[in-house]
Amino acid sequence: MPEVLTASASFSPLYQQIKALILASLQAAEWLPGALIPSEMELAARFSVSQGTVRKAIDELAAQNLLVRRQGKGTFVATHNEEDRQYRFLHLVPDEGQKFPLISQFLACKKIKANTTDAHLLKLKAGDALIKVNRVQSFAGKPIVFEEILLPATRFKELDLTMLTEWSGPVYALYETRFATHMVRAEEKIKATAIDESLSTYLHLPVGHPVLLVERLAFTYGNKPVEIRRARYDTTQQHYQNMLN
Amino acid sequence: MPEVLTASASFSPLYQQIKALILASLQAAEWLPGALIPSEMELAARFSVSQGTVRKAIDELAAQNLLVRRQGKGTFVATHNEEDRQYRFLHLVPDEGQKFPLISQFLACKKIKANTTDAHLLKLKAGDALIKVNRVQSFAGKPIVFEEILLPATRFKELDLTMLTEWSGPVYALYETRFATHMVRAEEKIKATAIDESLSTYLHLPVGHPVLLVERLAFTYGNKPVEIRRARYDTTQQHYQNMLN
DNA sequence: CAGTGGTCTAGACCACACT
DNA sequence: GTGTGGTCTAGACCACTGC
Repeated sequence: MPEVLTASASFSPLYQQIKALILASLQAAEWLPGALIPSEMELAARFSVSQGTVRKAIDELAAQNLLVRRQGKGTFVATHNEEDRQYRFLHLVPDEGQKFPLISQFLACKKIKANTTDAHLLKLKAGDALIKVNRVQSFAGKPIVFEEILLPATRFKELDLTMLTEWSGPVYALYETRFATHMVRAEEKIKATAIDESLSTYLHLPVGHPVLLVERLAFTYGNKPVEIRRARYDTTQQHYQNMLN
Repeated sequence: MPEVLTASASFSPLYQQIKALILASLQAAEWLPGALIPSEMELAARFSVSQGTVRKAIDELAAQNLLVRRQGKGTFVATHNEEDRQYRFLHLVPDEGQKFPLISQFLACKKIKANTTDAHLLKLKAGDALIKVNRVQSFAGKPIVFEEILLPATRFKELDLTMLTEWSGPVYALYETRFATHMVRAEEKIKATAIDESLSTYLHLPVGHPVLLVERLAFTYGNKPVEIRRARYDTTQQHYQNMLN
């Protein structure tokens, strides 16, 4: 019987408690994204449970994409700094042909004050400082996506246009390496809207043309919301893809 | 060592083989949707493996929503004939307030011939007979969704407007009870489009108004595509919701 | 080779549902 | 109480990785 645990915890399966402990270590940045965590045997010893119990805890964390298991190597903290994980949150695919890489162009990065809606989404107070980033993503010269990104200024203080421009790779990888913030999950709300005048210029589409409005709220560890992203997708030759299970 | 299995199967983990066997029983309709399957102990005996191995197989099938475990009761075949599973594939939610029930009105149900696109999606030949169903779904008198549903006529032969009208409940539940066809998963492609004249009447929106076009391809057991659904969602006061993990 | 995760087993006990 | 799935353990062996 593992004393350390039974002492403090109210009843729940042992592996759930282990899961919570590992989660706490992730949240406390004890192991950074991409890093190797201790082996199942070591964790079992540390928590005074059997390997099978640790295994079940890790299984669930791996199923939630928080950990990645690699046979023969070990278990690693999930990261957005890897090939296969790059487009985990981007569901836009071309109607015909392969999934292509989009070229990013950052347009602006300013400090603004949060309105009530955005403050509420990010669990801040209205008027709190935010950083607003605008970018366009294109393929073969044709702009496809226009995005507005909103971030709490406290966490992303040093972010500026230079840093964004010099970064090659996904924005979520930048958040990880420069702001110790790993995105765990996101919620998206999708609508069809008509494009307005200012967006018309960016996306090279006539005013009133239908575009997909994708509002995303992204969360780090502990269900903490840290990014709002409002994007317009030109779905003339591509579409938003979703798998239902 | 389980002889029955090692004899025929090429190498793969035992629990994967068990999984395949259970899947085969599902596909062969040995156990119908909603039915209780044999207990883990019985299956373990039947396949000459340990309970733990059957358990792991069932775990994965439950994770894919093919089976449902109920502690103290047993394991059941997943079905669309149940409260919590009703809206498994409908991601439309109101911007404000609770998820509300939509009222279905079926407009038509005719036999047509498949064009090349639809034939290809359903893995049929161009010209093969399809059944085309049209319906509108409304809330508080306001039409929200217009759908066109395409089904292979062979599998859904007896389907007609009367059957649809008299059925209360999800269409996928009708497929199960009347056509022994359980929908396992689906793929959706989403675009923003302008509404045309005919749809304008159904959705009570001006011509050219942006709507969400949702094209769904739904599959039964064995990855067999059996339904195409092309829907238009009025996203003025509701949105398509998606969770990214 | 040693160390990692992956599979499989057997047995004990717990939590829950029905009767 | 009996039977179901759910948890936990301990130990054996396999498959993969890298030294």
